[in-house]
Amino acid sequence: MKVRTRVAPSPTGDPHVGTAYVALINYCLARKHGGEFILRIEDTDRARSTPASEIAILDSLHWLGLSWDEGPDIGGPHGPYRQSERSAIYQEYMQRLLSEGHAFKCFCTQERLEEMRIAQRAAHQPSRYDGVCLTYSPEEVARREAAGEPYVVRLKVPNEGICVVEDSRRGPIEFEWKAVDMQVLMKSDGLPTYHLANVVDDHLMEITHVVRGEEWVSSAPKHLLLYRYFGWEPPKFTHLPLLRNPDKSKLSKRKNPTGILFYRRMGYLPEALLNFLGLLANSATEGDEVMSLQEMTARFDLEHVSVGGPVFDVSKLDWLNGRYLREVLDLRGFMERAGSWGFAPDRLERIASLAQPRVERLSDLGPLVAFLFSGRLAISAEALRSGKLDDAALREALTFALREVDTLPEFTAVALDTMFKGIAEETGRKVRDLARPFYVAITGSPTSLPLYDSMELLGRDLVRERLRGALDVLEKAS
RNA sequence: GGCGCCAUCGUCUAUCGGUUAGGACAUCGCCCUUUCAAGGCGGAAAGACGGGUUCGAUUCCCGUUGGCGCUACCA
Repeated sequence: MKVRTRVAPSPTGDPHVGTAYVALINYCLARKHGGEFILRIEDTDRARSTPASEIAILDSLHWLGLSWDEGPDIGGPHGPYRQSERSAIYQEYMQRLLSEGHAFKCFCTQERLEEMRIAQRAAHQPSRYDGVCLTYSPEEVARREAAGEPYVVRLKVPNEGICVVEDSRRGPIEFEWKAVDMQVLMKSDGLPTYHLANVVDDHLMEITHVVRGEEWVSSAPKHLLLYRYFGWEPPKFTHLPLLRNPDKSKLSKRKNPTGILFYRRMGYLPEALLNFLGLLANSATEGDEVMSLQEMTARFDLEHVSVGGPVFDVSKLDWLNGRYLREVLDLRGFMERAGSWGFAPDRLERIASLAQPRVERLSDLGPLVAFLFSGRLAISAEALRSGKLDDAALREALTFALREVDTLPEFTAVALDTMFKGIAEETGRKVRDLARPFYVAITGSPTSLPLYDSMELLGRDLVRERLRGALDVLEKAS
């Protein structure tokens, strides 16, 4: 049987390095065995999914050099590859579960469910749907439905016995059925949850190996149950460890840059980042650690993928990236990379237009624009404090902006202008007073190129990092 | 609270019962060198703890501890 793997990101934010990690491993597994690798968009969460995020994810994976055989952008024989376009399919399978008695409609309110969970926790019980709606007669269900009561569809889960999940790296994992929740399969908006959509799609798309993050281990029994109810052969499961912060907690945006875009803007080469991620999965036990995607694929071995959560060690990434920059690339290649990273003609033009009015000598250019070609900035608390804001106000403003920066739909000078006016209004300060420390945080100097344009030029990820850096400086100085 | 996963140098890891526990990053020292890097050489650095099983456990089993995940009409 042909090996078919997939990566199924949810388009709900910036493309995450964890997604790249999972994608890489799925890619290698498929390619290694001459199989196919599929990209599927899991956008069943109507409230959080955005087209912009989907585009960013596809772009990021492409940038890394990964390609897929089927996906929303290129189509394929098992499409559509966007779950929001497959509602009719899920509806059909949902009906089947319902008519065969493997699922049931649940009319319980959020409030009641909340109370139930609190009670269960207090009683040292596992959190699980208590089955109230399971006791309703067909007439009762019909009556409630006719009355327009909103409902969800839940999976019927046995009360006895154990479920054994076979994980290729962890062996059999046992769960007691009575501790497995009767998961919602279809939300009241008629869209499926991940659990239903993922099982139906993996089957229909003929996925043979499901390699996904460790956070799915505990819902694997539900998935297995669905395969059983449908009478389908389940795929082989492998759960990958979650990438960690240096303090071993799950890699998070609060503590670390987690976005692929950040590493790109920071000047890491895609092949270095990919190489680094690959080393986390299969370490090079012999020979050089610098490896192309082809080499990584050739030596890939699912049986030897590590299951201990690895710390995302930036200093090793730095070393690897350095080797690519100075050893793998020749001078011409180096120039090309540098050019496309920060010296593209349109970017240069934009920068020049901002700098031209502010110079008396061409030699003023260096110090004036250096911050646009830098990563993190070495700034002092004194410089940040040079304006009218005291420490508390500074912190408040920076924190405020940090949050706002992530919610801006478009990261442009115009949007940033509006954002700063908003912050000024909410904090009762003049934009002028407010902006001064931001010049220091973003450009490294209280006098520089226009702030909003500079921020746009730097991009969301670097801006986030510099704001965070400024906050750190204040923290350490207080 | 419940359930589950994980556990070798600071970090990523090798070891699939018998090794002086190996490599890489970082770190320290030396060399090279007009500076700084890079590079070369060398050093320091690990089996969480307690029980078993075994002639012998880092390796297999159990417990403890610790870390992590899940515990949503999010994925």
